[in-house]
This record gives sequence, structure tokens and C-alpha cells, in this order.
Amino acid sequence: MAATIKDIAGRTGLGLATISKYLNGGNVRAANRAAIDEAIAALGYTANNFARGLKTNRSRTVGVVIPELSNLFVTTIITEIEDALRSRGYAALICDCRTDEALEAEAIRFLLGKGVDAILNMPVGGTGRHLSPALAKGTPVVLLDRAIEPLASAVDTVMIDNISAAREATAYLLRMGHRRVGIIVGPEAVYTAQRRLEGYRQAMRAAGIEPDPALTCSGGYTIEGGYACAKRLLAARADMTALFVTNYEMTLGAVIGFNELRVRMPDDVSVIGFDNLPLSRVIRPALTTVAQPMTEIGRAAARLALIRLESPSEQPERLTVLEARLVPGESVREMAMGRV
Amino acid sequence: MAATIKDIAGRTGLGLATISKYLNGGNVRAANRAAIDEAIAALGYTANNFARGLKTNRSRTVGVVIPELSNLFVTTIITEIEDALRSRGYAALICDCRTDEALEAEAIRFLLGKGVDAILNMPVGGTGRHLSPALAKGTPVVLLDRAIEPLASAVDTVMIDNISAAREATAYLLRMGHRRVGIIVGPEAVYTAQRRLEGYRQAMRAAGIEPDPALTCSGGYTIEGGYACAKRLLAARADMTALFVTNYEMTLGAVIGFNELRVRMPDDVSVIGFDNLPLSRVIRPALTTVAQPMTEIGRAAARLALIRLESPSEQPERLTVLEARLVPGESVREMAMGRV
DNA sequence: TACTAAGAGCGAAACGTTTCGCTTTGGAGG
DNA sequence: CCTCCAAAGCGAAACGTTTCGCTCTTAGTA
Repeated sequence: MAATIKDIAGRTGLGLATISKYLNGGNVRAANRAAIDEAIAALGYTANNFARGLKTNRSRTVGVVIPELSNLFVTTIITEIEDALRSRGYAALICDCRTDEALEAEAIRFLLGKGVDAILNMPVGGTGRHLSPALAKGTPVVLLDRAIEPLASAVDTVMIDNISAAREATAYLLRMGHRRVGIIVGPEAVYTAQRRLEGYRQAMRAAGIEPDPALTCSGGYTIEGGYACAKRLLAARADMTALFVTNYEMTLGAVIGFNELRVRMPDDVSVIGFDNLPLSRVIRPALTTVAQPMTEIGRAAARLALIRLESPSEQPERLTVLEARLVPGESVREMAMGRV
Repeated sequence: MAATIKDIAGRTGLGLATISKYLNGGNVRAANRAAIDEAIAALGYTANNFARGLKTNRSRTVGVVIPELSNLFVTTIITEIEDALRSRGYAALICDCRTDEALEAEAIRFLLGKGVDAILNMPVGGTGRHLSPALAKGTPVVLLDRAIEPLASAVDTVMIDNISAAREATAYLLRMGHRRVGIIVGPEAVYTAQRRLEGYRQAMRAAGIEPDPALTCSGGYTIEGGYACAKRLLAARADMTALFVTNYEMTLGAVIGFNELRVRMPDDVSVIGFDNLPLSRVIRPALTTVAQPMTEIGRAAARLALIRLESPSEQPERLTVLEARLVPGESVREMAMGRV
């Protein structure tokens, strides 16, 4: 039905091997090259990926396993990955595991069964057990955003230094004279949430302040959680003068909550948000945020996967730590010295 | 390296054909069935998808082409689709075409080259030309959210009745006594945006009101656009008493804009938003929204694709129109009669 | 003109499955 | 104990590539 390499051979009078070689970048005499090109166009030939995969054991397909597709941080990264891969002929098989470890393990198995050449994973499980089938099979793995210690030497990891990013954001608030600094953190089980909380604590202690549990609220990395925490923190600690919100969704929620309560930024509460996505740039007063380089994360991950797949001789570092920057806005005010 | 059907045959003493038949659901004597199962477990056998695809020309893979991955409406639907497909052994290859017609056409070709069994597409291009390679090849196509008239009889379409949803939302505002009703619409080129605007106009005219261009603002379906439009409309028409925002992102933006301007809902302006996503339910006052059945859209699309793939005898309707409902909140107030 | 590398071109085998068209088998009914 | 038939089992061919190990051309050199 569809044209095959054999049809091309028939039409051009050349041999199978020659056509195949040409298609894979080999050298062919100019006249023959023209003939092959002509035949391909005339017959509408496309290589059969099944046959090719059967011989080469390569699918030019990469699996992406993420905890949650409905999250702007995730989708921004995936968009970048997908773009980079597609331009090199790779397609992305995406599995949303709904933040469920069992589903995540199943997704990995499923993708391996589909013959993916590599796996990109923003892991839910902290043990890395779900990845062992991939490692056993020799499939390259790139971890996104979250490290898994026991796998550090077996997989690539791309992330930011969450502790120092959080520490610097908190230190900035302290430097501006704030003392009662609240934090809205993510789920306890999530790697980045732990590290961001740790960074906050380090900064507080370095300033001689013991973190007040009543100033910490867990917002589950969701808009609703951020919204609820903003209200809860204000109710529990009316004297809170600054707040650090540790992801984009919760920042959005907190801003909406503050607005509803007529709490003004930065006059009533100074705020540092997370992730410099479109909205953060547009609302007034402009938010001061910790900006993760999402585009670079995606690109770096795609690049690593491609290197592992196509240039096995190159041996890039296992760990890529990208830098988050504090993007100044107008949502933090400097406290009068007297009030400190 | 990996175990093949031949290894199973060797270990069990059975023939290739028997193993294959069993794997594909055929009948086999109980004793042999046990032997095969044992061998599969012992050897860790998994069917080779390339070989299988080569014979059957089926990849158990479906392509999904969408304009934009960073959009909650899109990702909610995709999550559902992916889930439904995966449970039936199908994987989803996702291509974000960045709202670019040329990229969209390329994505379709790319996916066909990958051998996808079906294509789900939320189309950017209105002509449907980009789908002709798929139709030529006989690959089933399901359109999401947006129809393409010339293809009505060749592809499946799953969407809501945008005109009537918008008409009813607007009519509700009119029924509550509002006359100066604004609308934030999406991009002119987008099917749903056109229809929603049309529904609004129909309702206004039915109430004897000629739509005021100064009460229409295009927010490009983005958070920033909704935010900007909310401010622009208030500036242009301070006497606007109600506003209809026609997608989720713009609704979020408008709410933030109103909050910043200290415009209270519903006291100063009544608001009907779009899409009943988590946030819409949680903010105060609760938003009145047009809720699209996103879960059902995803499920219906997946179901159609699966039927076309696995039950060619069934002939479902080409067009599936799902119902959007008006979910009442507290963001619309009834105007005093005198003010009408 | 003759010779020689290097470059082009070639056929056949192999990848792991499904499927076609048979043959064998087990056991129910007589 | 036979007969018979549906069910179960079978071998071989085919799917469309890539690749191995050759042979044949070609063009440059002597």
C-alpha cells in the first residue's frame, strides 16, 4: 500500500542497500541521489518506523512522566522539551501520573513496553524504585526538578538549588528589616518543598530568629492552598509583615486572597512569590519573585537526553544545577528601622 | 537479549503460532496456558512493539495536537484523554503547536510518520487543510472543542454549543436587570471566541439592546489579556454594571484586575466567568460561571477514537455536542428595578 | 594506456511478530 | 472400543528495514 524502499529501488533501478544508505545519510552518486529524491517525491515514500525500530531497537520516542499536567511550571518545561526533541525527530509520550507513586511506576513500565529510547521524569516517588526497570534495561533517565539521592550516579538530574534560592529570598526580606516572615510551603513529601522550607529556616536562624510554626502554612502547591494559607496566616499572625510563597500556583492564590481581604502589598504585607510567569509580571504592584529558569530546565533536560542517545562518547556531568534569580518588583517594602 | 516468543516456545515446547494466539486472546489448553504464563514470568517476556507494529500496522499510539499546553482547559482535557487511552493500552504523543498553523500542519505530518493510529486535534487552522494527510491515509481524526465545517462528515467533533452557552449567560445577566453588559472575548480567529461573541450579541439584541463596541474587549484568552481588559473596560465605560468573561484564564486576570482597582463583585460589577476550575469555586464571592464539562469532553474524545480504532462496525454520530451549565455563585446581583 | 585505491553499489540475512492454511488431538457419543 | 469433529496446535511466509561482506566503478596517477 504505502511505498517501500523496494518500490524506490524498483523505480530507480538501484539496490535496497543503496537506498537505505542514502536515507541514513550515506554517500551516493549525484545522479542516483536525484533519482532517489525524485522517486521518493513521486511515490510519497515515508520510512516505516516499525521496520526501522525492529532492526535498530530505537523508536525515536521519549517518555515523559510528570506528576500533574495541570501545572504551569510543568507545562512550560514540557513545551520546551517537546520542542527541542521534535526538532531532532523525537516525539514525546507524556504520562500524567496524578501524583500517585503506584501510577508513576506503572507509567514507567508502560513506556518501556512502548519502546521509548529515554525517560524524562519529574519524580513523585522519592526512593527511585519506580525507575529500576528503566535502569535495568539501560534506558537513559533524566530527572527533572527533583533529585533522588540513591540514583545520583545512575541518572541525570536537572534542577535548581532550592535551598539557596529560598535562603536568598528570605534573607532579602530580613535585610529589608522584616522579622515576622511567613512562608507558604508545598507538600511535605515533595523534594523541592522540603528544600525551600529548609532554605527559609537557614536564613531565619542565620538572622537569629527561631522559625515560628504559626508562620508556616502548607498550601499543597495549589492555587486554593495558597489562597487558604494567605487567609489562615493573617488570622493566626496579624503582625506578620512579610510572606514568602514557594510556588506559582500558591502565589496566585495568595494574591487573590490578599486582594479579597483588602490587604495591600507591600504596605500591609511584603510578598515574594515564585516563578516569573506572565501573571507575576503584570499585576500591580509588580511581584518580587524567585524566577526559575524553566526554559533552560527544559532545554537542558532535552539536551542531556539527546546526548545520552546520540553521542554515547560524551560524558556530561550527572548533575545540572541551574540558577534561580530574585526578580525585584514592588511587592516588598523596607521597614522603618524603628519598627524592627 | 530480551526474551522473544521463540524463547517461550522453546521453554514450553509449544509452537510460535500457539504462543502468539494465546497472547492475543486465543484459546489454549489449561496446562499449556499455565506453562506459557510460567515461561513469560520466568523470562520476563514483553512483546516487541516494533515487530508487532510491522505486521499489524498499528502502534497503539495516538497523536494529540493542541495549540498550547500551558492552558488549564487544554491540560484538563488531555489528562482525561491520556488516562482513558492508557487504560486501554494506548499512549498519547503530544504536540504543542504554539498556536501556529504551519507548526500544526507539521505536527500532523510528524505524528503520521510516527505511525499513530489516530489523531486528536484542537485545531488552530480553520480550513482543515492540515488534516488532509491524515484523512488521505485513513487515520481517524477527532476534533476537540472547535469544529471545522468542511470536514464535518469526515471527522469526529466533540464540543459544546458555544453560542447557546454564551447566550444563556448573557440572558441571565439581562434577566437580572443589567443593561450595560460588557464582554471580554478571545482571539477573533478562534472558533469558540467567535461563537461566544455571537451568543452574547444574540442575547443582547433579543433584549432590544444594540451591542456597544466599547463594551467588547479582546483579551486573547490569556490571564494578562483578561487583566488588561477589565481595566480598559472600566476606564472606557464606568457605567458598565455586568461583565461576561469568556474563558478561564481571562476570568482569573479580570478578577485580579478588579481586586486591584477595589472594584467589588457583585456590588460594583456583576461577573460571569468561564470554566468551573478549582479556583473559581474557592474565591469569595463565589463566581458565577459557565462550566464546560471538560472531563466529559476528554472522555468522549477518547471514546470516539477507541471506537473508530477497535470497533469499526459501530458508527457513532460525527458530532458530539455537550452541554455547558451556568453554575450559580454570588458574583451577580439583581439590579434594583428603578435603575434599569 | 594501464593500474590502483577509494568510493559506490549490491544481495541476502536478520529483527520478532502475526496469520494462513493445514494437521493433530482429545474425548463425547454411540 | 470406535468414530468423528471441533478445538488446539503447528510451520512457514511475510511485514520493511538495516547491515554485513562483498564486488564493481570511477577517476586520478604513473
